[in-house]
Amino acid sequence: MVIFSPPSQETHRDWRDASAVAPIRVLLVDDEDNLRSMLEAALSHSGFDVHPVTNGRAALEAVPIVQPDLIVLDVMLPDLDGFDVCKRLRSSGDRTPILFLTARDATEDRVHGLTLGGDDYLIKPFSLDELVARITAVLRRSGLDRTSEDLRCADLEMDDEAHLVLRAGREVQLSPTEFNLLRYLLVNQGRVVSKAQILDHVWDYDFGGDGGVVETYIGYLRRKLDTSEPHLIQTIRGVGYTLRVTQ
Amino acid sequence: MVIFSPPSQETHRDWRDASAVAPIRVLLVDDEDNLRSMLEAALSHSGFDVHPVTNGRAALEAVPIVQPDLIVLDVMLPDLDGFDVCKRLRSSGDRTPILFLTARDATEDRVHGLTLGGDDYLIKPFSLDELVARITAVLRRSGLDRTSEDLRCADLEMDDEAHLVLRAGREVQLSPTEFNLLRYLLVNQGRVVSKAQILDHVWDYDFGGDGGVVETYIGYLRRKLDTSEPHLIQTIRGVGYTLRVTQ
DNA sequence: CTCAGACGATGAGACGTCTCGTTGGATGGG
DNA sequence: CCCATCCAACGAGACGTCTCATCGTCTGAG
Repeated sequence: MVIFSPPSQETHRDWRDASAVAPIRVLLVDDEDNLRSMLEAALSHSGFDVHPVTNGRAALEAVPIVQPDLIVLDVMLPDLDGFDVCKRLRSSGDRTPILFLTARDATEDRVHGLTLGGDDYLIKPFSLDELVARITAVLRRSGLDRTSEDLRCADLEMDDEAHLVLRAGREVQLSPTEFNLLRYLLVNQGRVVSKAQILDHVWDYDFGGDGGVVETYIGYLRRKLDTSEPHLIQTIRGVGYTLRVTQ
Repeated sequence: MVIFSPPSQETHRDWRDASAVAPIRVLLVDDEDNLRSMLEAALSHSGFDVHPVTNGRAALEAVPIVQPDLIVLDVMLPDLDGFDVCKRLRSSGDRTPILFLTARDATEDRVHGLTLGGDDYLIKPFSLDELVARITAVLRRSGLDRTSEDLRCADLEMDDEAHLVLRAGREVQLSPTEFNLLRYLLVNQGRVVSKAQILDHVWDYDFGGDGGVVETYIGYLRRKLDTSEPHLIQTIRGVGYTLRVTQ
């Protein structure tokens, strides 16, 4: 989500222009059909060149052919598990950064130590925004980053890396969900986003609740950082929410 | 609606000329005969090259042949449901953007996650204008857009994405219905549209009421944004309404 | 010119929906 | 164990939508 510049008022620059110059290749390894096709859609829509495979052996074969810039690798696989895939790659001299996907259970401890090599992991279920943010972070550490421009709107600033939010120069403390919601609004500032869109991007992909949560969290954000004029978070009744300065 | 340039005062350029250059192919999948033929008529009149089929299996067969730029896909189908069709397409590597049509009931939660890959959904019943607007939005996100020129008439401007309307530079707050009505008038500016046409395009396709609502909403629009000279919303008695600058 | 009938503008009101705050309970981390 | 966080449930109130009734205006026939 953070990979493309927020559209400005006058020039709606298309992020595809930038990614078309140097499309980043991602090898996606996951055996769950639903999740894989969802991730494939989300990532390719975010400008990545996605190559999906369904098991560890296919992944090992694909790496030298695809030559991905990054591998998104589910730990639980039918044949080799994710760590085996990683081990074999590393021992063959491959240094491609890996983002592991893991369930919140026993294997969780085994991922510790991974972040040392620039790799990272994500616990299922996660939100799509979170995935893209992690991918961007991994790529940045590998030097493949497209400069993460800092998000801002009027006197509201967000530093993603430092997880810091400033309103009129004063720091505002946000919970993780609040932070993700604000980031999504900032990325899409000037555009109206529906509650369904917000749920899809900010909440975990298997979240079952309805749009009521979104209203609650919009409320939290307003109370924490939209108390002073001008009010940035606008409600478009019957349509959704948007972040913009009122005229 | 937004896909073709609004006809200017002097040259009433026919939108079919433009769409003939690169007709956008739409695969329309719906088993309800009435709705399907209504949508087919509306979409082809809007300049799309429509290919209608009545079930999921036919849709899967048609995709490689028709090679549509977009699929309008009813979720409720006699054989495979819309999500199955989507899943099979995606796992076969097809990335054609999809606009789902779904009823406001049980299946509603299952659309969760759809807005991620640039896909979208529309809850039945909807208005034809809404459908075309969503199609345009999906195409824009997929990069197939013909530049969405912003709608304007004299000092009246509309930004569809931001759901923003300016009159003489000042922001005007419109409800969803008011906004849709104004968009329809703007798209057809310089042309007289009857109350029946307005009902057909702006209100849901199963709306039962009469033209009285249109008069009411024209009134709302006039009060909100046509208070100053020149008056843009003209009444043509016995015929309908039109948006134009009086000379 | 007058009048009747058709058409349109406008306001009040009923009804449903959306929004937003609060509360309390569930969950997971320290 | 306690605490922060997160989410569901609820109610009050605001807003949006539609119908209805009234009043004004235009038109054409006699």
